Amino acid sequence: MARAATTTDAFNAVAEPRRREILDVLAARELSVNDVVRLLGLTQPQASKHLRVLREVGLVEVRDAGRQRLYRTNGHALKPIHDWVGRYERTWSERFVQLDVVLEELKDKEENDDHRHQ
Amino acid sequence: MARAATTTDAFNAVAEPRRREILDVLAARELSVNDVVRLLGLTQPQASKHLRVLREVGLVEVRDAGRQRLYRTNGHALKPIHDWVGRYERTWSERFVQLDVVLEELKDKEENDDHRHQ
DNA sequence: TTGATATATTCTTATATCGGTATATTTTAG
DNA sequence: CTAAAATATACCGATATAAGAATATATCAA
Repeated sequence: MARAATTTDAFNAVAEPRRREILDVLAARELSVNDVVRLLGLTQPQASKHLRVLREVGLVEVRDAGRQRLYRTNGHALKPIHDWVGRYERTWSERFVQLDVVLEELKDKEENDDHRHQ
Repeated sequence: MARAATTTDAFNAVAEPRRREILDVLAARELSVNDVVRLLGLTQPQASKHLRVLREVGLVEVRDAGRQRLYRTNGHALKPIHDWVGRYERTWSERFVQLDVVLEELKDKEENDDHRHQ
């Protein structure tokens, strides 16, 4: 069996660098397919196909405007990725190191208080 | 041309659900290959091969222990993903909405202060 | 040394994927 | 109505992939 279909989840959809680029330019503002083509130097079918994948996993939304189709990023669909990766944030984030220090201090303080009350 | 090699970056490595599972069990504690096999119901070669991919992008680290090899997650390698996805956090996070409110209030307050001082 | 245990690698096979080219579909303009 | 513009789709070829089975490698135990 080969890799799972990219059309099934956001993790696979954003594994492709071009699709991340597309999301980035569409995050700033709504763009037509040809705008994306020009901005990123893609061929038109390339853009349409990547946009289709992104649409199928909910990462972009479309709006018809005459003979154009205007796409925009739906960042909300990235939340599952953020949530999963966020569980590992402790590993690198200085904030969590600070938090650990504070929690440790609080714990020590409580222990001292308990001791005094005995 | 086909998809870029999974061995080249973290985005592709975690696109595979099994590999995310492996990272999750290895995040709690160091495990041997066979521990992973048993915990996740994989075949042994499956585990070894996924672990190799994860190792090549720096998502896990290994330590020799006799005839076992003990793996553990290196969450730090997920930071690029967190950083990229984090740019979209504003889209869904209530925290940012609150932050915007606070910043707006501060701004108003400063303007009033300036006005008083003139 | 020999056998058993733990892990890694090789080879095969089926399939998904991506880019490219050509074409279909829809909508607007003249 | 016809042509052009904008987009989507179909088809093809090349390749990366993932699973499975068999095998290689390394280490420990008797």
